[in-house]
Amino acid sequence: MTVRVRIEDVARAAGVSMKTVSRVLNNEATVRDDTRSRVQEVAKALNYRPDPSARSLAGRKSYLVALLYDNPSANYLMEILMGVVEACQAHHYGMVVQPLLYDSPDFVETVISLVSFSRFDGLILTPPITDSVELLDRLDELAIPYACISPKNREGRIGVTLEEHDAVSDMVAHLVSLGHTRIAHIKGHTAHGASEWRLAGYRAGLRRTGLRYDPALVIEGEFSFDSGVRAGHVLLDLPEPPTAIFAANDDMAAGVMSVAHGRGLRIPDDISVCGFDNTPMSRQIFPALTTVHQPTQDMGRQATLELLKAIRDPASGEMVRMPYALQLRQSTGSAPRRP
Amino acid sequence: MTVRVRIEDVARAAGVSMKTVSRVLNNEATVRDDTRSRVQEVAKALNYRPDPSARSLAGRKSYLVALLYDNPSANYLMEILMGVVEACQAHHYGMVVQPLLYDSPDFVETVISLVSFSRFDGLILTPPITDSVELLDRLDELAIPYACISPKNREGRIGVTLEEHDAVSDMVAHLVSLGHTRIAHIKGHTAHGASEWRLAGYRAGLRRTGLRYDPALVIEGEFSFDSGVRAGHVLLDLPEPPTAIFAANDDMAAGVMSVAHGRGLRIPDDISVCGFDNTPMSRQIFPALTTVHQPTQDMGRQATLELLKAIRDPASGEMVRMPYALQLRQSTGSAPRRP
DNA sequence: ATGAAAGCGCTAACAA
DNA sequence: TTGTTAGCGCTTTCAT
Repeated sequence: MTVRVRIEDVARAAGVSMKTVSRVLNNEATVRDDTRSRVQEVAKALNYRPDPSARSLAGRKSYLVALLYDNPSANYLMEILMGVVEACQAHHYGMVVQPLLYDSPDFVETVISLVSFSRFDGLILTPPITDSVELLDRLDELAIPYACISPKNREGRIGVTLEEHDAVSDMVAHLVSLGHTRIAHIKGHTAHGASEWRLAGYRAGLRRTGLRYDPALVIEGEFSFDSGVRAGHVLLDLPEPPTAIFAANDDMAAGVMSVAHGRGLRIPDDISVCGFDNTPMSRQIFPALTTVHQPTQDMGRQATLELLKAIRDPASGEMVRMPYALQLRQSTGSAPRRP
Repeated sequence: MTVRVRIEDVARAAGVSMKTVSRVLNNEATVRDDTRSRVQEVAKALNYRPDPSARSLAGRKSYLVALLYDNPSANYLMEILMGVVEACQAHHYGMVVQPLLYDSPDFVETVISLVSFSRFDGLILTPPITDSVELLDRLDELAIPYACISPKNREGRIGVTLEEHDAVSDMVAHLVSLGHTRIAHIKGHTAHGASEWRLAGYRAGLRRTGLRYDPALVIEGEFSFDSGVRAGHVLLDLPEPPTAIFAANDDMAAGVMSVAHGRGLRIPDDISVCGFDNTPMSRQIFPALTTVHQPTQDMGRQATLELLKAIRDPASGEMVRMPYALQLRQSTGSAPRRP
C-alpha cells in the first residue's frame, strides 16, 4: 500500500496552510471560494481522505452514531438499521449497533457509561428504550444528542412518530364496512407504547362506527407468534366467536391464522384476520395478510437526519410525523352470514 | 459531566509510568504480576477507559471491524449481525455495518478505498461478497484480515462453512423414506454458492437412494418468494407433478405453499414441501415448514472469533465447520397413494 | 480570510 | 521489568 496522504501534503500542494485545508474539509464559511475549490481539486487529485481517528481525537467528535435497541423483531430492526445506515453514509458518519437489556437493573448506568466512554456523537433510540424517562433525563443532562423512533411521549423530543392510533381506527372502520360487528383485538406487549396506541385506536374505531366495546373480545398478547396462537384459541373457543380479529402485529396475526387453519376455518370466508407492520412474512403467508404499512426504513433514515441536525446545532431537530397506509390483502373479506 | 480520566491520571495514582499502564491495558506480557494487578485496581477505581480515538491514532488500530454485505435476506443478515456484535462486544471491538453493491462495476475499488481510508482492523464477508476472487486477492495483497461466511471456495480462507450439500442430501433421503419418488427442486440465485451446493446435495440424495435425476423436476429460482410462486405453478402444471418439492430456501418454499393452497391442495396430504434456512417465518406459516436449520447467529460469532485471531496473528485463524440439523415439521408427510 | 503553534490521549521506539 | 521521548494526523486557539 502506498503511503498515506496527509492534510499537510494537500496543504503544500495547494499552497495554503493545513488549517485552510481543514476549514474546507469541515465546510467552514470563512474561506474564499477560489481557495476552497482549489483545495478541493487538489484533495481529490491526491485522493485524500482525512484520518477518522485523528479528526476524532483533535476535534472531540467521533463521527459515529449508535443504534440502541433491545430485542425487537428482526425485520423491524433490520429496516430501521438500513435507514440509519443510509442516512449515515450520506453524511459520512459511521454507525455502531448496540444491543441492550432494557429490563436489566443497571440499564441506565450501562448506557451512560457506554456513551461517556465511546464518545458517540449521538444516539438513535428504538422502543422500548425510547420510554425510559430516567435515561432520557440523564442524556439531556449530559447534553448527548439522541433521536427517538416512535416514543411514547413526543413532547420536547426529536425523532419520528406515526399516528398508529389513526391507522388502527381506519382499519377497524374498514372491517366494519365489510359488515363485521364482532371484531376482536389481540394486544401487544405491555412495555411498548405501540400496544397502548393500537388498543386505543381499536376502541376509537369501534366508537366511530357505533359499535360497542366488549372486553371479552380483547386478549393479552406480547407481539410473538406463540402469544397469537394462544389468543386465537381463546377467541375461537368463545360461545359467540368474533368474525374478524385485529392483532396488534403481524406475528400474532400469523398465529391466529395458523389456529384458524388448524380448525378447518377458511380465511377470509369464515373469519377475517389483520395485523400491523407489513412485514415481509405478511405477504408470504396464505392467504396474504391485510395489515398496516409503516415506512420503517424511512423512519430510521428520518430519525437519523434529525439526529444529525441536532448534533450540528443542539437547538434544532424536530419530531417528524410519518405517513401510514392500510395494506389490504386477502385475509380480510365480508363478514360471514350468521344463521 | 466530570472531567475525563486519562492514562496519566492512572499512572500517577498507581505510581508507575504511562507506558506501564498502557502495557497492562493491552495485555502485554512484560509486566510483573503485582504491578499489573495494582494498575488494574487503580484503573477500575478511577473508572478509567482508554479513549478509542487516541488509541487508534497512536497504535494504528481502529478496534473496529466491518460487516460487508449485499442485499441478503433481512433475517439472515440480522442473525449474522447479532453473532458478530456478540463476539465484538466480548473483545472490546466495535462493529460497523457496510452495505455494498456486488454487481456494481467498481465494486472492488469501492471496498478497497473504503478499507484503506477507514482503517478497519478486519472484515467479515457474507455471500456473495465472499466469492469475488478479485476482491479477496486485493485484500490479501494489502494484508487486510478478513473472515468469510459460507464462501464458495474455502481453500486457504478463514471463517465458517456448513456442509449444505450433506444437509440437502439428508433431507432428500428423508423424503424418500416417506415414500416420495418424484421429488422436485427449485434452485437458488445463480450468484450464490449455496445454490450450487443445494442442487448438488439434491442430486446426491437422489443417487444415494437410487432415484433417477429428472431435469424436468428442477426449476430455476432466485431465492425470492415470487420466484417460488412461479416455480410452484410450473411444477404443479406438469402432466405428472411431483409429490414433494425441495426449495433451496424457505422464502421460495413459502411461495410454493401459497400456490398449493390456492389450488386447493392439502399440505402435506397432497404434496410435501420443504425449504432451507429455518427462518422465523418457516415456523409461522401453515402448516409449519420442514427445513434445514443452520446456526446463523453462531456462524456470525465464530467467523468473528476467527477474524479476531487473524488480526492478532496473521498466521492464525481457520475455516470452522458448523453443524446443521434437519428441522422436521408439518409440511412434509407420506407420499400420497397414486391411483 | 488565512496561518503558526500547541495540543487531543495514547503507543512506538528506544533507553535504562 | 520499567520509563522517557517523540510522534500519530488532525483541530483548536490565537494571531495576523
